[in-house]
Amino acid sequence: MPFSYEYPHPAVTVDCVVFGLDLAQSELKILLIQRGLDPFKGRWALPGGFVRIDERVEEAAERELKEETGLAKVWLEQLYTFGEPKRDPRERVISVAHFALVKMSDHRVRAATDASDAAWFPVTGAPPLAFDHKQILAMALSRLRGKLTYQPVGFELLPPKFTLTNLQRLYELVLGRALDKRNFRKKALATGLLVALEEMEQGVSHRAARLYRFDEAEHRRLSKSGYLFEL
Amino acid sequence: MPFSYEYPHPAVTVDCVVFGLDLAQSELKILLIQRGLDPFKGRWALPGGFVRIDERVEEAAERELKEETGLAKVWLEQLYTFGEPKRDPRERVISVAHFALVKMSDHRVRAATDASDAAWFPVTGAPPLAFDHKQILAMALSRLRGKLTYQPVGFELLPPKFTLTNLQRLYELVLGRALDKRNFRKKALATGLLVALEEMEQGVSHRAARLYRFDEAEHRRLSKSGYLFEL
DNA sequence: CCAAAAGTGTTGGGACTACACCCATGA
DNA sequence: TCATGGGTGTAGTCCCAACACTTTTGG
Repeated sequence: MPFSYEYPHPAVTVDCVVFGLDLAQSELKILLIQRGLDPFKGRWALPGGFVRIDERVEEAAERELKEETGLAKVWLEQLYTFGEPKRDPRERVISVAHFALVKMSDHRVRAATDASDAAWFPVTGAPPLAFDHKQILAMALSRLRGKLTYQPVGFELLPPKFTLTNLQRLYELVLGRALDKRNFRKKALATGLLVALEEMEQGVSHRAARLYRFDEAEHRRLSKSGYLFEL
Repeated sequence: MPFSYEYPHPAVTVDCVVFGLDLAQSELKILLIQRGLDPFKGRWALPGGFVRIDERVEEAAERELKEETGLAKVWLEQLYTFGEPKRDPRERVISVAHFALVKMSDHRVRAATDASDAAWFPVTGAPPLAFDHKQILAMALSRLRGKLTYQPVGFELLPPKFTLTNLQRLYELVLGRALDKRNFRKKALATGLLVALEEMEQGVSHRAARLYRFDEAEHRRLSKSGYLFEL
């Protein structure tokens, strides 16, 4: 392995596919920002930017998310690294894509008020994207689908208190097919990761549903003793 | 997103975790190279090197594998990107790790004769590794484990013609536990991806086993109509 | 009392696990 | 003839899918 100063270095960026769940509209959404500069000026794109020279990659993703969308402390994971030589017309840019899951209930105000250059779009029905971001989105979506069934990540998208129907709707939206209500409830409760609260859903014009929360502590406990989540 | 020339760029490398199956010794192995230069001179490390400025990342991985170990046309997939700021003492280096599966039967000579600076080691019982390669290896192994059961990648490690016992041994080695012979055979044959050959195993001092091959074409056909492999 | 969603059990079939003996071959 | 691994079937259990009606609430 030769010493590297001999070679020109590519730029390294991070991009984030940020998923949010809109229960009111029964839609899975992604957060996009509108580019103010060329290339692709005016186009919508995934939030992201350059990795600083002394910054961890994950850190860069978190920082860019904060700077461009106001989001902080969201669930974030590395997705894949995209490095086609011509993906950015300016210079060689290698981008480490991440995907993030946010509770839209917590962050609704931010993204809605600052709508001039950051906005939520339905996953199906997003505008044309800059660079190879369409491809990145596609991979993020397929990863989310895969992940949902064998890891309890869906809760990152739900509000802290949710109904079983909310949970089911989430799974249906992401997986893209209808699920049987009774079977779904049985399986969900059988995970032992849901805690029934005293509280009931408010302000609906029909029978109110029980609220549940995700049992974070129990999940950590079970993870250590190597069990398998599945839904 | 500011224009990038403002910022210093990190170096970008690829590293490859190359797995091989040694049926003779019933061991899963990885291919390591011995470093000729500092840092970590004399230490064993994953094959890898710098991504050239106009080269695709996958290409770089393939090229380095070829240059350092003589391997070509192996199954290769991106694993994860490692970018801790201090992982290389010289400068900031971000490494896109890959993992590769090779049929040791095809490549046995290469790695064995050129043993001065490339050699196979048992996965458990490898020497201390340079950089953060231990961590990369750990992730590759866990990915391989996960992948094996729901994608037919194991065949990339087996010779073109293999016995069911070979296949079972592979699964046992990777998963780290014994499997029931009758159940394993039933499931393996039920996938419909194995073709029984006329040929029998040769040169064993007991009843000769039937040889099978993996049905590549059938697998492609089934993949398109969205089925799920599982073993 | 009507509309809307919440909530709840059973049954049949398919898949998985556990398990032990005979067979073919070469030395 | 012996040692070594190859090869085979069944029974019990568990899990999953399919399926429809009653309850609660607000309007």
